[in-house]
Formats: sequence, structure tokens, C-alpha cells
Amino acid sequence: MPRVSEQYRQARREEIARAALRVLERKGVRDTSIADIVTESGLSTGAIYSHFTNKGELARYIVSEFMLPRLDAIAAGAQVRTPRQIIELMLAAVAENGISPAVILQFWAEGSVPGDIRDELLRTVVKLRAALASALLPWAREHTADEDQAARLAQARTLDVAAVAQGFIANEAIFGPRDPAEYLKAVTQILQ
Amino acid sequence: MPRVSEQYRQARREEIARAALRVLERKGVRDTSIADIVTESGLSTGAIYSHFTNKGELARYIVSEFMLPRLDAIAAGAQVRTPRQIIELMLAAVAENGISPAVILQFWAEGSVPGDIRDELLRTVVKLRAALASALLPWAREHTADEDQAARLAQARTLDVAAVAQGFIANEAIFGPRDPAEYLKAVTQILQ
DNA sequence: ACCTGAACACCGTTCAAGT
DNA sequence: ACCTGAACACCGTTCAAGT
Repeated sequence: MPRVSEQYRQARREEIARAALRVLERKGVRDTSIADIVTESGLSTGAIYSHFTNKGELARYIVSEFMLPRLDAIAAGAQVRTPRQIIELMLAAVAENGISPAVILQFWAEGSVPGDIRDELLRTVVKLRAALASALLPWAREHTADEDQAARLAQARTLDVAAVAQGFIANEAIFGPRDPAEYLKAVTQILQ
Repeated sequence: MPRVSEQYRQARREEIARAALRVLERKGVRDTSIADIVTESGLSTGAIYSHFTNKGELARYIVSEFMLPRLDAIAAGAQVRTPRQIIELMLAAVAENGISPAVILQFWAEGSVPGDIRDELLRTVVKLRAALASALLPWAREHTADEDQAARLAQARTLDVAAVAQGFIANEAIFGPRDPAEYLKAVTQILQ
């Protein structure tokens, strides 16, 4: 039985994860050691291992808690928003969540090889797509005959919204910061 | 002085790199050890270290030799091609070069943190942008007043061509294979 | 010069002992 | 129960010795 409250445990886990994120921003996923996180957090090796079973579980926690941008602005309301407007809101959410494109890209890379991190990333991605699909639904209803078709259209378009956001993040990670509005304008023109 | 020919050394380096790539496709960058490459190549640890100073140099060699898609089809000729057509050719080149989107994404991740791999990736990217810029030039000339403006427009658009290709690759790495034509059509529609 | 493979250093993980 | 930190296992790298 836990001697400390669940709230204490949660706070401790988040404290460790935030220390880890600070190191990740400085050194990258590959070069961040448990020793670095020990130093940054001020705790001991054993303390970290008493809150996360291993480095992978800490990574999964970071994915589940910090890699999904705040989607409140997207999810809220039943107003009709075009896919383009949803993309704009999503890029704004990415910019606001405080994690650099470089670290996001590194977690995608971890998630592109089979394993626990990939499983966690896919779970996170399912949540993201669900949020996007419900945001796209009012628009989809205006372009389809019945509710079933609308749901399918909205779900299909979430992949494309994600692709445009992924292009922006990968582009920023390699080539440096870029204005989201300028990016969208340039990519729209180029695809004509 | 080398006892064997430069040609032999080159062949040996490529042999090692191709063995490494086979392991990378199976296990990913993070989980590929020198021991794996030793087994896959049939050589010894020392043999690999006599051709590459360390794991990082092997990674840099792979980036410089295998990460740039064959751009012959793009570079050849002086015909006018729209950015859209260049993107189509580039996605075809990516599909043909035999390296999975997952492994490409993992090398981008390595290259998004400061270090030797990033330097090598940026050098490769400079070559890619030069090839794209020259391919875009005929089109750019038709949209500008003088040669100087045309060169600047072509160079600027290379970033956008890259972003669309990056979106495709990152999308495939996370969500699975996708038809390039369908992707371009969907993304074009969604951005209207 | 190219290659072998044992030895070394470092990092993730475990675990006996402390509070 | 939570935490400490030394001990262990594994992987990248080195290097003395072989051809």
C-alpha cells in the first residue's frame, strides 16, 4: 500500500518528466542519460526507478502527457470550421505547447520502430484524430448526404490535417523556425 | 600508405554500410548495435573500426551516400516543370531509393540535434536544394522579371517542396504506407 | 595495411540496506 | 513505501598481436 498520497506520486512523476524534458531540449533523446535526469532532477537513480520501471516507461509517460497539443480551442463548440481553419488552430496549438519541433521529431522517430513507445504514440494519435474528427464533423456534414458519410469523411481528413502539421514540424526541425501562416500560404500555392 | 586499392576500400565501406542499413530497417537506429552490424556483415569489430572511425562516422556515411534520393529525373533537361510536378518526381524518387520512411525519419531525428550527423544532413540537404532550385528555375523565370529574382524564387520554393515531401514521409512513418498521388490530391484539396 | 578479439569505459538497471 | 548508491550487465571503443 502506498504510504504517500496518489497526488504526491503524480506530482513526483511529473517533476521527473519535466526535468527529463529540460535535458531532452538541451541534449536530444539519444544523448540524454538517466545520470543526466538524476542531476537535473536532484533525485537519485533509485528514486527515478521507484516512479518509472525503466527509461522506456518514462519516455511513454512523456509521450502521453506532453506530446498531445492542447486541443481545447479545436474541440470546443459546434461551429463549422474548414479543414484549413482546423490546420491553422493545430499549428497554433503546436507552437503553444512548449515542446520544440526537434524533440517532437525525435519522439516520432522512436515511435516509427515497433515497441512500447510506438504503441503509446499510436494511442496518443488515436486521441488526436478523434478530437480532429469531431472538429471536422460540422464541415463534413455540409459536404455529404448522411451522418455516416460525414463521419467517414471527417475521419479520413484527419490524416491529411496531420500530414500538413507533420510537414511543418519536420521542416522546422531540420531547417529552423518558420511562420505557420507563411508556411500554409506557400504550400497552398505550390500545390496548385 | 594503403596496401589495398582505394576501390577496395570504397567497396568495403559500402558493404559495411549496406549491412548496417539492413539491420537499421529491421531494428531501427536506437536498437542497432555495432555487434549487430558485425554479425550482419560477417566481419569483426576491428574490421569495421578500420573503415569507420566510430559509429557516428558510419551514420554520416549512410546519410551522405543513401539519404539523398536519385534526382537524375528531376535535374535532367531544361523543360519547364511546375513546383507541383517537381514534388511528384521527388515523391517518386523517395519511393524508389529503397530506404523506408521510418529509417529516413530516424535520421532526420538524429540530424535535428546539434552534432556531426546534423552537419552531414545539412550538407546533403544543401545538395538537394541546389538540385531542386535548378529544376525549378525554368518555371521561376516565367514568373519573374529578371534572372536574379528567378533564382531567389526558385531557391525559396525548394523549402516548400521539401516540406510537402517531409509531410508525406513523416505521415507514412507513423500511419503506414500511402499512395503519393492520393496524398497530394488530398492535401491540395484540404488547403483550399 | 588490414584484421582479430579480448579488455576497458560508460550507461541502464538491479538490489541490499537505510529512513 | 520511498529512497540511496554501489554492483552488475551490456555496448561502443581501443589496442596488442596476427597476417
